[in-house]
Amino acid sequence: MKKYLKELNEAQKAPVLHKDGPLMVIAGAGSGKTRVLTYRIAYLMDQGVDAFNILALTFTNKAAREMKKRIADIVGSSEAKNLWMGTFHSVFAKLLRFDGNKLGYPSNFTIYDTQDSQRLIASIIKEMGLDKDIYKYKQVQNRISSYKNSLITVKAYMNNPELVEADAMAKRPRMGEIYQNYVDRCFKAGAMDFDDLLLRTNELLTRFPEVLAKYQDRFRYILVDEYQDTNHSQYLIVKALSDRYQNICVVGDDAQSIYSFRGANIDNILNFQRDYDQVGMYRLEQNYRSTKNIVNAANSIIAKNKNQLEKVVWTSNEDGPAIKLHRSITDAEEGRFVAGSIFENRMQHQLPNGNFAVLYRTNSQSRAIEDALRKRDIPYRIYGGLSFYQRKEIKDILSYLRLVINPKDEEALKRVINFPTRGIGQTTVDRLVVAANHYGRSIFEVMENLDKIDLKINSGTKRKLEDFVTMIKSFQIMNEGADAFTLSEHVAKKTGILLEFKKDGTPEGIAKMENIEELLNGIKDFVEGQKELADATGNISEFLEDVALATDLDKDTGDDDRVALMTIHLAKGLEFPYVYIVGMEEDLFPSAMSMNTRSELEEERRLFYVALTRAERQAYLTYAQNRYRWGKLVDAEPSRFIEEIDEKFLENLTPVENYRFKPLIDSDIFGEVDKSRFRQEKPRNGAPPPDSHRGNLRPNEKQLRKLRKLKPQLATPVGNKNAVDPNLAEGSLVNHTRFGRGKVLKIEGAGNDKKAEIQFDQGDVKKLLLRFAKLELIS
DNA sequence: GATATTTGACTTTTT
DNA sequence: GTCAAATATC
Repeated sequence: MKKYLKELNEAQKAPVLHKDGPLMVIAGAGSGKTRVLTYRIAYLMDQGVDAFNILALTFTNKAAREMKKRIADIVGSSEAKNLWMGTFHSVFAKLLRFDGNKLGYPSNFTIYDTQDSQRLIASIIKEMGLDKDIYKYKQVQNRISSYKNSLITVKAYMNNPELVEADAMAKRPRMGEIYQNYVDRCFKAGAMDFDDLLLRTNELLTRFPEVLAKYQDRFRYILVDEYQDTNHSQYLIVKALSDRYQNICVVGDDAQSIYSFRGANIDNILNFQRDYDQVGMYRLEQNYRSTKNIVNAANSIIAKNKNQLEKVVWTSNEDGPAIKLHRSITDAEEGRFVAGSIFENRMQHQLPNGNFAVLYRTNSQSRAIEDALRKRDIPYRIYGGLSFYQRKEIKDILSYLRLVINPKDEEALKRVINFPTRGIGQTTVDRLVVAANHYGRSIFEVMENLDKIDLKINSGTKRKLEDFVTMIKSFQIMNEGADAFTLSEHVAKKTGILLEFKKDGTPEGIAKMENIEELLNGIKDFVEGQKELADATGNISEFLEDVALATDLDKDTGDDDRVALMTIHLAKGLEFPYVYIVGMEEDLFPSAMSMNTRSELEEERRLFYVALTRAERQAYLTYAQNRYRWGKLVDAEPSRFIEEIDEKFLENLTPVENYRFKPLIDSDIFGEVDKSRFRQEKPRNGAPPPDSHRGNLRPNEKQLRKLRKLKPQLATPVGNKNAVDPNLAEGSLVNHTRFGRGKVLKIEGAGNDKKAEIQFDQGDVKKLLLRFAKLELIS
């Protein structure tokens, strides 16, 4: 028996030892799903399966990297290196660079991000002379994306009267044409968007049986993590590749399916047993992560969903403290509560910042939390949102680099052709685009052949265009010999971007320059890292691929100790001892956009389930009664999800009876405020406030600020219950909930600042504030 | 064609 | 309250 198998319980061991043939593992939250996947791969390799024949698809590249490292520890790194492991997008991008030429794509194709796609769609809409208020580029992009995820090509769309009619009904009869133009333009630019990486893989495997056979034979064992979040396109790829050997292992949890908005189809997991013969079914139901309180509370929530696979998650962990519920007046105060609570918990339990996470439904909620943490000097890191690589100055540099690799890249070219300004204006670009479309060539090709084409461009502008082409070509020549860092640094200087921000001199300009420097440093690190890999060259194209497909979690350095701020979606798969779920309000969570159908609401509920099950020891739920949204202060009411948790798992830190507004409102500072806005209770789904209220929104916020100054913290302080035991003295033996048994060495301070220095049996000496430390006096 | 000023969209989640 | 795009003006 292999040593590592002893680290598994019986339920976990069964799927690891499962021989050939399809198997599905339904894994409850915190039940050791990653461990099963990791050990199964290691075990397969132990049994003589060649790493070259294993394909593992994970949800983030970070997860893949960590799993690979763990496997390397078990079977040796030289073998583990040969595993194909990564996200669907990165694995199949790699595959398409090998075989995409069969579909007419160059191996150096660009990957368009969402922003690139949207810009292209916006310009197509404009070129077609359509009304941009009816054809909103974001909606159009969304629609095209969902066609692609369902494998509906332009042709399939045109042949499907239902779809055509649906768009016609939505007053967008020319959707099909836009779709067609978009696909053509991407192809002509040598570019694939995110959805293409899957769609084109499908096309490749369907149209070229010999390619399919090659990869079927190569990937004899396929493992898919987070199977509940695969879309139709991904489903078909997995189905096709596993068709020959049927060695397919999928792992997932239907209760954690939260990506239907990007086409994830929960039926993939619900129907797995129908899709394959003789499926081995395994369930992991023991939770090792969280306390009983958290597990049971989460169960009580998810039980409200009708559509789910049967499964009972349980834990043998201790009960743990109740989930704490906190109400505040505004989102700013919510932030202050969270920051204060983190501060206190950190001190009380002597914890690092990395033990805390703040989770929210929308990225825009991070600001209030950030402000509060910054004021308390609590280091934090925001994941997601507008990522570093999406900032204007970074995308500008990256666009130049993209052009070097693939000069046909239209979106990159349009971005930088006149930045920094070099006298090539909108009119000129428009003419180039028209010419490019007319000749069926890329803009860059048109620019290379200006003298052969009759364009209404004057000679001065022509020379500027030629200069631009010459510059890009000089970069290309340099790229043949230089590594990514040398080239990027050269580009940043030579194009004048660095100078542009330098002479700008404003704080924003300086910040942008620093960002560019950070990018260059990042590229340098990347090059150093690549040099250690056998099959990598440190070329800029490798870096660009990395950037295009990196998730925000991927670039986590992990070496600094910070509080994590992220959306619940991003938190999937992670765990933290302390978790704050903020903005527990109707219309925010559940989101106003997702309450139209039962299934949408159920997905929001699953999202809440995911959020709560991230917590190991303690979960907090917070909500505000007023919140800034769209730059305005709006009323909010508590989320229905709060009521759905069984009361016995909750502790209300701000019960209504202790929460008195009236005396404050009646005081002079409020003048003629409409007091009805401060009522405690508001009927759900009540009529919207009359118009006269709207004008009052801003003044009220000013008054609320005054109120805050007068009474900064209405919340009851944490730790009231931990009254200091008067019998505690030097030499006492005590028990601590976290550190175990210990002996008091010294007592210092008085009152609220009374501290004890304790030698714990586990070895550490810690100084604890008695006001907070949960100490039990033994003798 | 470049620059300064104004408008307007945005806030559901992401590879 | 933020940002990029659209418009007005030189």
